[in-house]
Amino acid sequence: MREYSAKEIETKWQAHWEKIGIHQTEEDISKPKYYALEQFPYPSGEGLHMGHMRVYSIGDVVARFRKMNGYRVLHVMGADAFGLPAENAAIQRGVNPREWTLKNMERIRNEQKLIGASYDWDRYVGTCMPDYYKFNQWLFLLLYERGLAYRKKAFVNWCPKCSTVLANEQVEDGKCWRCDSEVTKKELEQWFFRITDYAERLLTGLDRLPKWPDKVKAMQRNWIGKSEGAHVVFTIPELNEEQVTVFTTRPDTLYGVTYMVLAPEHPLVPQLIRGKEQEAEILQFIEEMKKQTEIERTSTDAEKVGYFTGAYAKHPLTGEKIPIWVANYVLVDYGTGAVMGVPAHDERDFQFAKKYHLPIKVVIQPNDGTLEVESLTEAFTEDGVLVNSGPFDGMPNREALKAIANHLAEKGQGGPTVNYRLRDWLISRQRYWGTPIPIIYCDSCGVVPVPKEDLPVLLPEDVVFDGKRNPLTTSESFVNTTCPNCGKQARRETDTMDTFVDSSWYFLRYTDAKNDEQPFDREKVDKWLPVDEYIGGIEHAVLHLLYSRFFTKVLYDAGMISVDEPFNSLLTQGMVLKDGAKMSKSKGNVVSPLEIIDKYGADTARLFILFAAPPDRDLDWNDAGVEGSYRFLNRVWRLVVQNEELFKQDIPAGKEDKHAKELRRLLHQTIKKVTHEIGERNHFNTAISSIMELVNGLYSYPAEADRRIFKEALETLVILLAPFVPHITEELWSVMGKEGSVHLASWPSYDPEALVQDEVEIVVQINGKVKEKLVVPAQADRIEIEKQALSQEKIQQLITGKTVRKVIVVPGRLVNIVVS
RNA sequence: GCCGAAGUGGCGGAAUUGGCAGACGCGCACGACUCAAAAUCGUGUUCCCUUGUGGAGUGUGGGUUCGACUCCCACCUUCGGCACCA
Repeated sequence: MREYSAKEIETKWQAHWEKIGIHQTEEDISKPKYYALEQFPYPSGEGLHMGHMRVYSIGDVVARFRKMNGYRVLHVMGADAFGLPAENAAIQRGVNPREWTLKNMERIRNEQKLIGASYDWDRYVGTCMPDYYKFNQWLFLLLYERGLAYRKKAFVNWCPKCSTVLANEQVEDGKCWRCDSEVTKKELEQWFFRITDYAERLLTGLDRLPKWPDKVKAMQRNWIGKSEGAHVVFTIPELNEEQVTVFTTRPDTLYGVTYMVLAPEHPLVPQLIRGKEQEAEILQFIEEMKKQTEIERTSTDAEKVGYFTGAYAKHPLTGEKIPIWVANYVLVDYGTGAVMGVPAHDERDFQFAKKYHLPIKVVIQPNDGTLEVESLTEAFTEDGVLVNSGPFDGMPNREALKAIANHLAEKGQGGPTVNYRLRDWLISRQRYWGTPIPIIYCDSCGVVPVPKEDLPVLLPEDVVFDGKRNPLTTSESFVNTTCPNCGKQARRETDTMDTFVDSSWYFLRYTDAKNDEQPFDREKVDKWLPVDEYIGGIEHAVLHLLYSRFFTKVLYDAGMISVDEPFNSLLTQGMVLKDGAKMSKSKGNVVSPLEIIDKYGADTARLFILFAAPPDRDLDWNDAGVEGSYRFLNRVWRLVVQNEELFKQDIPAGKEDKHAKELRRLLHQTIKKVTHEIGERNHFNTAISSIMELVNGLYSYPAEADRRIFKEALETLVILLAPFVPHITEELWSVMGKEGSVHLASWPSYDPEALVQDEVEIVVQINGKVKEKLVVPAQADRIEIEKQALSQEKIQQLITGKTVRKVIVVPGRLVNIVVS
């Protein structure tokens, strides 16, 4: 008998599939569409790792399953090819970033092919290619035209190690997301995308995504950070009635304000302290604050430090003199960078007021008691009724929230407002290996966008990588240009775009990957969007997934696409662990997919990964488990090969005996289960386990029983397994003498009739404990079942001398006899 | 502190609508085959005990119900995210 030789089979079929173009995208629009997408990889120098193997295995099952179910499927791959490592390799080893990247792309593509996934490689997209980044620039200009790309001077996150700025989303815990260095603040003039314009839509859009994990939606909601409240305008008499606006979520406590605090970076601070005795002290404090890292500055247990500026504001409603302070706990980039201090009703303000002996004024009384300022040990932040609040006295505070905000609006002193934590997306990067921002600076005309017909602005080759400056600034041929407006000498913008721009629309490009005129054709993109299943890591919950949603909404507004949410369903796959820890070089617990493929074949690797855990859970790599998967495939192999003779003949319909009937039932049960688990639940592990049960059933099927159903079951088995293990099933398909590819076979449907049983086992419980089992005809009614259950000898013994209070009968399942 | 997810055998995990807890796989034990081993095939495998018509059991404690891994209340633990956010 022929042995199962994974390597031989896999090589053979991969070559064959490529030759016949089996994975080319089907454009037949009479079929329903299905867009299965896995996050494309960054082509690092490391090649493929187990995490990649896992996403691609999942995505391939989804794509193949849909194709066999009659969908036209878009399943594609690309490379997220711009990024820092290429440039660092240039600095450290003097290699050309483009060549380095292209080599890695080639390598990872070859490794991806070994997995046997059904990608249409004709639509491959590499973001570092001019024909792709040209449209990054095109889209930048689109955003610019729409007022969504702008330049401003701001305190931005600076990573000293990467020597570039970072977006807020790319700072995790005060550290650079890529290199873990502590991020500092720098005041620079940079390009931003106005994602805050879309804050509300990005938030409400989440409600229309029922097939996204709650976790991811919660993280995005959290990040957007909507909070409803009011602006309150205070005036400063000594500064010629200059206004300071504060943001508060508690306008109901406005009468309890006893001081005001500005962030150290607040633009009014220098004017407020000018000439005051504390000026020098406060200036020094501000300098200290600027030097602090994000972590030091924002950690919860940092001591609250503040200074009185010597200046006063005027309360908008009472006209009281409110002392103005400067303190570290107020952040310049949240709200208005200024807060009102209500120590009686805010925990932070309370602590600050205690420390600096500021007055405390109670303006809300609890419904069930009275607060005395003298005995207050903490702020009262619950609901209650207003006191000491002029015309609002006696009003429940919930009502007062609105009433006072509206009152402010009427007086022109502020009013209701909504604040978001989300900041605009800083996209400038002071690095070479990215998309050049298509902007020219002209002394006469100012900021001039590069005309679309002049795109792409190509990355120059004559640059110096010394790790000291942005390499683009060293290219004379790049920097020096002429103004598209007036033709005079001008300079190019030397910053490149954040690589997250590249990945914010690549899924649209796949639908029309070779379009030279525009990013994509509307008709083509509408044929495929939205992505039906998007599979990737949770690490992009806020970054890539938020940016992509933003881009999609902008393009929708621009009339370029018909959907405003890109990903209908999101599957976040868990990590691949080894011995309970993330695989890493430093821990020495890395298992390479290539080693496993080499030893057992891609089919075994895929099967193990899909079987060991549901896709959204972490997966602990287990060598013995891999052996088990390999063993299973061998079992399947032998089952078919040993019965090869069956397929060389027509088997006459025999009489269907008990075994045959049982096998038919098992087969159809398996079809039903596998179809449901893949199609409705993405639970590949349970789909596989039910296929294993079918195989066990086939092994115990008696040799003398009906061969016809046995043969049918073998054929169906191979089809059911095809999405998981494409190579071995294709080989077995040909062993069975089938024409064409198993991957073009139709997915089987189950016959409900076959599932019907003549007899069913019923559990008999007494007070909920199983005491006996009995077999009854499937169509037996309640009365019949109850009668039978009660007549069982064992049951009779157990209920003798007791009172039967009640008998519950669930046909097809159980009888519960309640006795006392 | 706020938000989210998860706690089930020695291990990975299953139980779709409230109805036999532990499917399937790993590991382990025993048996068959073999001179022997590997491979393969078969049997068993939640725990406890006084070993049987026995008891307990899905993080803990309560509750609803004839019946709870599943629903409700209160907690504990672990993981993830956010956090001096006004």
